Amino acid sequence: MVPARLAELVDMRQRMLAVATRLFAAHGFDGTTLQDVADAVGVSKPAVIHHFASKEALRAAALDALLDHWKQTLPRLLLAATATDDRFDSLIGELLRFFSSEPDRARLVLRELLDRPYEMGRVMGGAVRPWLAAIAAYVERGQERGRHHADADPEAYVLHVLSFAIAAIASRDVLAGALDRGPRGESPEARYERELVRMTRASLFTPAERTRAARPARRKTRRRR
Amino acid sequence: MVPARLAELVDMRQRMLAVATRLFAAHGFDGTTLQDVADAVGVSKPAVIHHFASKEALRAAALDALLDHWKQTLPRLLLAATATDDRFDSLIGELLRFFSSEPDRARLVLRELLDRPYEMGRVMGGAVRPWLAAIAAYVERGQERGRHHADADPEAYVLHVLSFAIAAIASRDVLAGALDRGPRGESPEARYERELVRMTRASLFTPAERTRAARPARRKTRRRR
DNA sequence: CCTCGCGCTTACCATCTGGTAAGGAGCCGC
DNA sequence: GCGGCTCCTTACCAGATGGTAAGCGCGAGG
Repeated sequence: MVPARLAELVDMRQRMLAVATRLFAAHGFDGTTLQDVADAVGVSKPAVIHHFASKEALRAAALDALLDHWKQTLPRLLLAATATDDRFDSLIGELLRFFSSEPDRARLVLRELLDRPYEMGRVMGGAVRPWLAAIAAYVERGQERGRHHADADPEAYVLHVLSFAIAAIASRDVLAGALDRGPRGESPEARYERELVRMTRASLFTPAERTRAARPARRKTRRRR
Repeated sequence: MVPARLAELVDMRQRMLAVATRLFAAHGFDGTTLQDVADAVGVSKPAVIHHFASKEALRAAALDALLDHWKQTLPRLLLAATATDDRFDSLIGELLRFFSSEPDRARLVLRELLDRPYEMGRVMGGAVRPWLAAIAAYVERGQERGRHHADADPEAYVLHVLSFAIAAIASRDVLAGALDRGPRGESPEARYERELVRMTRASLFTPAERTRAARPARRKTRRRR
């Protein structure tokens, strides 16, 4: 095979990671062969092994890259959303936009959750737990001020919101297929996501707070690339 | 291998289905070999092929059995929960108990959702849609009477509740690992499920209705086997 | 100009996979 | 008693899979 000179300039290792992430997300680790990855990248099978010692190493690398990306992005997102009281209610929207922009990553994480519960359990207990606690503390402050429902379990709440975002995005295309188009021509996916946001907000904010938060609407809807 | 006379009396086909469901749920379809199934049942590999023409047929049969079971059980459960206004708020609890009693089935459905989105999309559009509409109509009635939040999207709400129950149970063991034991020695799993129930209720019922529904608590907590 | 090493190739291999062929043990109706 | 049927076995197979061996092209450094 004659190497395409142009494509060779971009980092081959990262191209392989991106392709592997997409294929693992779509067909699962066991449902994806090294040949599939090699073909999709446009190289031979041993070329993949050359960069990642084994298929298992490729999986680990793809998962690491994914978690690294999240660890870099999510905290910034969450801290920004909890920095001022006013912006906290947009947390779900931000989270959903984040995962929505890369559904493959949501699907891959969900698959890892199913395929390797023990290892992912350690990840949960280690990496995400501190962030869970930090946001939960914010929710608790809101409870003390009467802004959040007093009977909520802050940590469990945040955990569910996170899992909702992942699971909802991972299965959005399938589940939204059971919905009709909305009254104003709204797409099923839009209805699906809007109701998810409403549910997470309504289950946290007390009524008075909810109407207050809903009023100053017009916030910038930055499109994430 | 000498056949165990006792075990042979129970229906071999159903034993295979049960084992396949468990293994597919745990390791996925591609992560499970016919040999795995045969070993777990205690027969030879061609014995599995004898009952199910192919591995694919085994998957289809396992999924069919699962969906049949749900189609027989869930409607009864849901109709009972929506028959009288008072009992509707226990719907989530019932749903959760239902899936909780067979987490393997929840996991298998989640995997199918990821592995074969197109086929599952047809299932959603076909089999579950009527039930979705029926329960959504109930939610709408509640909206007209001011019992349910007026800004809720009934169909999307019910869809999310269903997906919450499936996703939450499928990943419960992993996610609950990020939680501590509750104040009164409550297990992380219990906290996890209780908060899920609270969230789904709080996001549907209006405040006045919520307190009213919470009061006559003491309902029978039948244990499902 | 040479050679050294990186990134990739082709050729190959042991193992495993889903599936087939053929036959044997027990049981049923006759 | 016996053919035939059901359920299951052992023996086997072609293809795919993850991974290895060896070598080739080519750019960098001496």
